[in-house]
Amino acid sequence: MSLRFAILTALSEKSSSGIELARRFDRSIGYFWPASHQQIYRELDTLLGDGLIEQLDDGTPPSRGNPRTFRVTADGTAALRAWAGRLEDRPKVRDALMVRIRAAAALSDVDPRAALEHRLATHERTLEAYEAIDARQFTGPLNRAARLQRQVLRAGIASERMWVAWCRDALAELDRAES
Amino acid sequence: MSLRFAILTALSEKSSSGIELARRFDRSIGYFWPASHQQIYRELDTLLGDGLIEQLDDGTPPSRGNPRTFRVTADGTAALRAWAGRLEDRPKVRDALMVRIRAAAALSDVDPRAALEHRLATHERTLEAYEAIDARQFTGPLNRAARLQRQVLRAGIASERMWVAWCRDALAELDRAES
DNA sequence: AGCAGCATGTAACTCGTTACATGATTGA
DNA sequence: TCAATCATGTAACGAGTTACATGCTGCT
Repeated sequence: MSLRFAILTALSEKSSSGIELARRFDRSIGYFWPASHQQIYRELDTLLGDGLIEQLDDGTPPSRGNPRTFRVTADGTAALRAWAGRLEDRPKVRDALMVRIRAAAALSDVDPRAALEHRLATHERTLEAYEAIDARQFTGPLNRAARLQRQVLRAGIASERMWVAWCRDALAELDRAES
Repeated sequence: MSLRFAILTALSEKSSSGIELARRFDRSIGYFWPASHQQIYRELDTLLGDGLIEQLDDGTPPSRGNPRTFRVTADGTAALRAWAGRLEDRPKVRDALMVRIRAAAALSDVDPRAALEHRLATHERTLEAYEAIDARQFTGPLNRAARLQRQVLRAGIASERMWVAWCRDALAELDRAES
């Protein structure tokens, strides 16, 4: 249900074609709402059907250098505005690593170290990437929109930092326990 | 794919009936792998079919005071052990609040404050609950299993703390921007 | 001429959610 | 005895994933 609004948000920032959207999802919105191009095309169709977006139509069929471009309609903006103000439950956490550690607790011959190290490495990489974006995109005085976008990025950074710290802590705890 | 192993883990800790499992998921494993009773019953059937669990059968049909009880088989333990050691990708984040904030960045008349305050309140509540569990369940010297379980709980605590801090930070930033 | 990759999809599947059903049993 | 709730499900739906298909176009 949020994918449509993620797309409306992305299109509000800039009218785009399907692939452009898919690529922008990979780079920015997708950090907290990932979506494949298949999903995006499907949702674009239903958004068109609902009149929340429209096609900048030049009559010619879409092709390589001439992709379909979509723009948010007034209805679309209204729908996004209404949705953005609503309250929702927090997203549910589903983390298989925690299940694995519980499994290791139940099965004395399972060692979760490799899983932890693997996870630690991914968080370190992601943290670095986020910090690079932060340093590159948010320098100097920021307007309201940039400050809000930055706040979202800061959630990602805080989350990655916390996971890096937790993974290290858990590994240290395992080492301590062994000796 | 992880639900089956979450169930195997729970049953490894203690053989149980369907509802008992559902309740234990609500209290502990469900914090990082939630599951409804419908899901659990469905998965129990397929686990039975795969021979990874078995029914402690007393012949009588299941009823109020006499529920079906399930136990992990040797195959089930082996499957869990094999799965627990595998490496996996990190779980994908999908957080509509971040989409809402991006929407607020794109639409100048959307105020994300209420959504942030609501979210902050839920994280404060959850943090309190986790800390209470930590204080109650993990006192004194701990064996390996308890230490691992505690580490999982500490991930939850660290995560809630980080969200509480981030929500407060974001709200403060909004206040600062206004004046 | 041929291949990489652009742009757009379709189809099938998995997993989770929502809503409802049913018989048994305990407690007021 | 009547409501609550225990214990176990079924059915339909929704969202996301995986795998594959197709036509076009610029590059070599």
